[in-house]
Amino acid sequence: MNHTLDDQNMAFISQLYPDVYTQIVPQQGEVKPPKRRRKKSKAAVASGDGSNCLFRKRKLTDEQVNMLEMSFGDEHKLESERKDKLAAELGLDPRQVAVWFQNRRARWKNKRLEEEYNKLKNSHDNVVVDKCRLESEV
DNA sequence: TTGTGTTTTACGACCTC
DNA sequence: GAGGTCGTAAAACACAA
Repeated sequence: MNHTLDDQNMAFISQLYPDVYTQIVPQQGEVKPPKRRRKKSKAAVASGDGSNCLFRKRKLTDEQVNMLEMSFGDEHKLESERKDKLAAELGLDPRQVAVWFQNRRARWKNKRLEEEYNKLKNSHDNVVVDKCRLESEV
């Protein structure tokens, strides 16, 4: 079993982020959630085998998301040093931080495209209205 | 409840530098 | 090779019926 965090890190996180710690460390009698989710392999899909369903997705805490948002606000790109630092601060796997930034950039891009689309649509609508007005004048 | 749509986390494939 | 985008799977969540 390869855990993301060793005991020393756990102790550190438990001090800094009690909420995070309680989320990471399973309660008594609770099944310890897996480090990373499954994605059915093509072979598993083909065979219909669900036995490799070892991973379960876990939502990040509000605090973790806030910190990530602040960091994203500073800089959209993520150098490895910054990634490792953030991961250590938040008690996350650096891979999770990288994935979060990837997804965040994708959402940011979608939002920006939507805004551009709305701008273009508005100016197009205005042109159409103008055209109609001019035609009626003529 | 539960069926359904949306959001969030995670990954594989491919690309760029 | 590390880190990017893109497309998508699947868990988590919201909420009407």
